[in-house]
Amino acid sequence: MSKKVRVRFAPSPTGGLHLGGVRTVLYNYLFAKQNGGDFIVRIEDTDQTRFVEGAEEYIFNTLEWCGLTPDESPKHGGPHAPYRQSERKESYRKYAEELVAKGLAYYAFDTAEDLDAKRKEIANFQYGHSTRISMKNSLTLSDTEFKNLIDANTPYVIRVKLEPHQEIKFTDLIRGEVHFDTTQVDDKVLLKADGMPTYHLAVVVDDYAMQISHAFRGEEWLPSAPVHIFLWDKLFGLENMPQWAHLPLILKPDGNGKLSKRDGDRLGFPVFAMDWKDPRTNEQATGFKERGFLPEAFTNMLAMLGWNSGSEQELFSLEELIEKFSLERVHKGGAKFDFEKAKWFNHEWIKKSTIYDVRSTIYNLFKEHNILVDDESKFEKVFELVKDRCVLLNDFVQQAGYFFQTPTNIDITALQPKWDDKKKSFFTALIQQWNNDFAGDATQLEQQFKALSETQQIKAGELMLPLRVMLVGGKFGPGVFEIASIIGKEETIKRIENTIAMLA
RNA sequence: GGAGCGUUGGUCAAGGGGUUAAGACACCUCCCUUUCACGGAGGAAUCACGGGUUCGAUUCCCGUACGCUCUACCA
Repeated sequence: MSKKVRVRFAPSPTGGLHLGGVRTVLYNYLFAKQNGGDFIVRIEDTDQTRFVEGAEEYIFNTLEWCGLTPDESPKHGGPHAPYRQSERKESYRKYAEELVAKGLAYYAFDTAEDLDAKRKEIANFQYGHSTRISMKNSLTLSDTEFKNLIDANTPYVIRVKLEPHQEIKFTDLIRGEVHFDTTQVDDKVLLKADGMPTYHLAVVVDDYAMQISHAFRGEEWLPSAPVHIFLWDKLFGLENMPQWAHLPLILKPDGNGKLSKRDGDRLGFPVFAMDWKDPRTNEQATGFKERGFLPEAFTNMLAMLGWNSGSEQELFSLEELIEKFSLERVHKGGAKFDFEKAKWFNHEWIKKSTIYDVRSTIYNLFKEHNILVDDESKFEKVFELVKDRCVLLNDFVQQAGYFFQTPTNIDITALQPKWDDKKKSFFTALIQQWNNDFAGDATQLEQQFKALSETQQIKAGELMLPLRVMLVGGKFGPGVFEIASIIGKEETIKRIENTIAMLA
């Protein structure tokens, strides 16, 4: 009888959520939904010195933007509340004490200075089976010494005590069987001097309390896994332990190593899902959202960074991902992040999108740039006309803005060199022609234009680019006559007149 | 230093004892387009190295090298 699938994402609220974090959420979410399970978000705020104001709210905003709604969390509630470890502080101590009572953990009174000194004295110092006998702890102190320290309220921590030369192994859902020799594992601190648990104690206690069935986390946790396995074995039984899956890391695009916020700054791409301003340093980091990414594209791109369906399909909606995702197809090795490919995903999703998907986002964007959408049906037409040219949502400002606003920045240098009286007289005649009879339809406008160029004896080809620059301000955009047709007679003539004046 | 994990084109990757070793991004060339895109056609890999096993290894085994992660009273 297998238990209900319950997974958790357990971030610590120390800053913006970056690519690796969101991908971990995604994989958790996909796995839970695929198996009709629950997706829990638990806040691991056991380190009070690293707590950052606003970080937790930011995490939930990010999840909402991505469409990855938790079933249980401090925000959404649930049967295992509270979901913040700081609020569960009382629940951890007894397990640490239980281990001490069983001789599997001990009190240690060494100060930070003591430890620093040791580390300086002994190269590669580890608090473990070979060194703990020379430290200040309940293993080495006499009963009365110990009692005196406790009575004097001396700060202490509780550390696990692992016997050397034991094998600890477990089956990782991605990597298969992984082995460790306890001789190499140090006596990790379980309970800190302030009474808070460390991550190592808190994960197992909470995963047990919340009946987590599968635990996904970054590969950086693999080396401490034996401690967690040990704790599970002694505290709750291996049969109750969640199945582990250690996810590959997301690496820097250049060189090697884990992707960091610094790389984004350096290489000019976002690393966080959304804008994040660190309240302590006032440092600002831009996010994928603000950079113009669609959440569908963002999650699609992230899913493919470490997983592949085995088919040639690359574009997946969240629903398709839920259906197709499988841990067996998650890679073991890390992947370098490629912003160009990320943009490609976004471009594809914009091409797939309809006006209804993105209208409000683009409206807001336009508002920031003082672009006023006067006509809804015109906006729809424009959207269909230019969306193939937009890689990021923000590109709509340039690609669609001139339909609603007379361009102020005319790239005059693009036509100046070849501008002459012949062209000037053509456009003057064109103004007259269109003033009298402006055929509203694009192909008819083109016919009028070409007919005029023939009577004026100028090649139409030499006039297309000037017209384009006059209407849109630069060398881009869809067909010129489409544009003229949409912006209409008055505006078309006005823009031609304006530019002629500028060229005079 | 130690432990753990990893290694298929520049990047993401499929594949898996016998194949012309998929596909995508990027890049280059060409076509389409009197703009920019879209779209279409083409171009690149002795599968890290060395030993085995085998009729045959990119694929299995063992080493080596390289890379990454961890080695905190941080997660």
